[in-house]
Amino acid sequence: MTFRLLIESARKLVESSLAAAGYPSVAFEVSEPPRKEFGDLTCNVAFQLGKHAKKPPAKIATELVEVIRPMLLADHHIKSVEPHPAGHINFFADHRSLSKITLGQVLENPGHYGSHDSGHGRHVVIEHTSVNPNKALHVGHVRNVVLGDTLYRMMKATNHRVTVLNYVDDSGLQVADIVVAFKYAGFPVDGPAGKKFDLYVGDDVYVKINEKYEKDPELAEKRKAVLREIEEGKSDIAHFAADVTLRVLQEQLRTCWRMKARYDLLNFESQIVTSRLWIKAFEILKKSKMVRLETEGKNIGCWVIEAKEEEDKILVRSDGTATYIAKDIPYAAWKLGIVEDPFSYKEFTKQWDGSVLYRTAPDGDRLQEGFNGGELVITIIDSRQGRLQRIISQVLAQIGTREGNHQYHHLGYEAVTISSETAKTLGIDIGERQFMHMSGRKGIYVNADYVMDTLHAKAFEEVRTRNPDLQDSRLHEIAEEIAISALRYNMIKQDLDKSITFDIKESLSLEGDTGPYLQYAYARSQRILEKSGEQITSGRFELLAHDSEVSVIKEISKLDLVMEDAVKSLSPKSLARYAYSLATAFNLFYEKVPVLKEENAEVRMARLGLVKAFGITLENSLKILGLTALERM
RNA sequence: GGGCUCGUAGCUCAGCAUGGACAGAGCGAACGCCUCCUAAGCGUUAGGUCGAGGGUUCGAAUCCCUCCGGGCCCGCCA
Repeated sequence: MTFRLLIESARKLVESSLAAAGYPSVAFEVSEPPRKEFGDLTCNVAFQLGKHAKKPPAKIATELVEVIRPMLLADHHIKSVEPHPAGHINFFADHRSLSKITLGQVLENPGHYGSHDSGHGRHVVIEHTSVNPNKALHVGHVRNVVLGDTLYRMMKATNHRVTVLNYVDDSGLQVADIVVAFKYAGFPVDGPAGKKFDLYVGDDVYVKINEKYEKDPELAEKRKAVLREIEEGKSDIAHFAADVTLRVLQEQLRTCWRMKARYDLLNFESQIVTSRLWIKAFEILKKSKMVRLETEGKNIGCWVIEAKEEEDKILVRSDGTATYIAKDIPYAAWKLGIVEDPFSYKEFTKQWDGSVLYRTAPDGDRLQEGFNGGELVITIIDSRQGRLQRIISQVLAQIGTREGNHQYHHLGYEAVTISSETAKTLGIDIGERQFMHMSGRKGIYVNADYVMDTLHAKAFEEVRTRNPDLQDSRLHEIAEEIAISALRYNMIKQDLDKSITFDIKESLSLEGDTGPYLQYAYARSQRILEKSGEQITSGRFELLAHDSEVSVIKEISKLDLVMEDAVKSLSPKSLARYAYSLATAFNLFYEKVPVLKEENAEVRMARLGLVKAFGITLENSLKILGLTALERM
């Protein structure tokens, strides 16, 4: 919290110095300098003024500093200010006051530190996961789940009302595929004992039936009839399809829950179809003149929509059926609350965090306050869908304008591919290429549970050697938390527009810039507190003046700024990087400065306060990232 | 062909929105540090024409243009 105050102080000082020195008011920036000799903050105002004033920046900086110096007497946060020969104005914070205020704030309200009210209760709808219910999750899906869930946690922590949706395409061709396999190709409905059902369906049914299609075109033909029955929803085939879909979905959810994700609503495509949502949306589109019936050209007889700088997109085929995008537009409109909510809902299950997961259902209840109507709607799908999503955004921006400030946002991210080494372990040689794309249909992918299991096994061995006194059951609990944190952090730490080349061996690293590194720093801090036997609520924090103490405190004081920025730019990565630098600062302090061995009682207590405040700050950050802060590991 | 996107150390990546001071991490390599709060840690060394070229600017990894290289998307499929 206090870093923000520091920046504001510097801004004000510069602002008033401009007027006092007779300079015009210009835009300038106060930021952190690249090295600590340059102080805690730096300002570029002299460069900005230099452009117009025809004076060297260094001279302006010196002038302004002369004006600012006397003002410092009245400022609690900044101790001194220096002009740099290059032209920067550098501010040095009063570290004693920074320590005192920052640690005081954290310890006063531990659970709340880092929460921030930038949301003002605004309703945000987030859709993520949305894996077709005919296979198990692979590491590509994991990126989606972790990204979505972290975003949910960030929004939640900044006072947004968040609804998390998971779209279930229960009436698509992929579902028809597995029904054909079970009903017409003799695949047993129950897989081998002990194998997760989603994994069985994905590997042993979906992949194999697709291989069979190549040799048996008649079998492939059966899909169309099955698909029609599924869409109509009445026949035995349709019921069978619904049962199988549900079984797969249950298993997929178990994987997601294992990663600490949670949802509010499962939105079934079949319900969108039967709700006739499309008809309503189509009326709106027709009224707004955004669609037209083609009377000539290659799209004759189709309803098309004009997209900016794109070819026209077909919404309704010449045979009267709706296309894929024609399902997505009304669904997006529903999310924004532009169309009336046609769904009925019922409880699906209780989740690991105690919350209820609902589903759309034909025999459910109508709701007063729905899951839809977000002022901000975020749809998380990989960037291959970017083109289509852009059209959807454009359409909704046009029909949505009269509805206020509701905004549809596609959050895209690059795909996860597998490294050549990892491909080899799957029995695939990709030759010269460095990576390859995954394919559920071909069975080329790395399974999410497999990664977690492998991580778990490795972590288990590590924890056991370090904690021989703990029971196996406890060791497994810890190992699982480490595995999840390694995976989640790995998926979130890099930029969304960078593809991840997944390598199983590399992903097993528990050292360096990883989730376990963060947990380790936390565990270290907790052991100090535990061994001290003290309950720390206050202290003479102004005694903390060691470099490594100050840098931990500075990191602590930045959490709210980081959160605000991360939420504004929908960038979970920023928070991950922050947690890492916070942990690094603490590890440095841990090496350099003794706490329990310190003989001066007041200094010892102050340091314990620092350790505690660090623990709180890191724990709160980890919680938002979906990583568990471990007392021991 | 058109559109989107990436290119920074051997490898994986921060930094780029809002240009500013000798370009930062992790892994890997070599060498150190546990009679001291968990060595999943910390340190030292080696490693960079920030893809190339041009432009704008007092100043460019960052902005603009061109080019090169990788990836993705462009169906009356979903």
